[in-house]
Amino acid sequence: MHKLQKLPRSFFNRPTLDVSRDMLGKYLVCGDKVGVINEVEAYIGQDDPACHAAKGLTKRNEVMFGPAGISYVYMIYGMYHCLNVVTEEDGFPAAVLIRGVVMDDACAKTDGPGKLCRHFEITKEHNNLDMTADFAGSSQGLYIAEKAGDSVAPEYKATPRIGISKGQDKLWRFVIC
DNA sequence: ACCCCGATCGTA
DNA sequence: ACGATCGGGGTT
Repeated sequence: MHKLQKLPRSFFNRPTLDVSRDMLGKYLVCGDKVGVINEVEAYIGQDDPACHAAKGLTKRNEVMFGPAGISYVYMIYGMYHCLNVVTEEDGFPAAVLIRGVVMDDACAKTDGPGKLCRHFEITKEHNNLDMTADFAGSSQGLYIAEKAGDSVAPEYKATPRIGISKGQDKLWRFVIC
């Protein structure tokens, strides 16, 4: 049984599409809950009309403009939260939305960004947390990990993103087949 | 102060 | 197909 290793900032400080694909098969850890990520979406910069940062910096999206490896959690439709991980270099607004994970017991409860956050009890309290292992002082319960020795990348497909009204032309949703 | 809209989900 | 439900952000 290999141990889970928290991913470093360098994993997230890369082109967002690369990070998105590479996040498939990784482990989302929140407290004592763990799930394997099987569905993500990329939101990339001010030229992506579906990106929250498309119209510039606001109080809500400010963490997207910061360094990679930071959590971006926001409320949607007044009743759900969505969890993202910020990507790319400091100053460039982009993130990966985690849309689904699979768990040993509770897959049906984690197959959507809102349901996933509800089951993991992720709220705006989890916004702007350092999810990486770069610094000893940053260690806390919300992070992405890989299993030591896991080398084969899972098969995946790319599709348009879900629930958006602009930017449907981009195939920036990635799902494990 | 007001209005519109949204990276969703459960129910019909 | 539709309603629930409310915060963010732009406009008056």
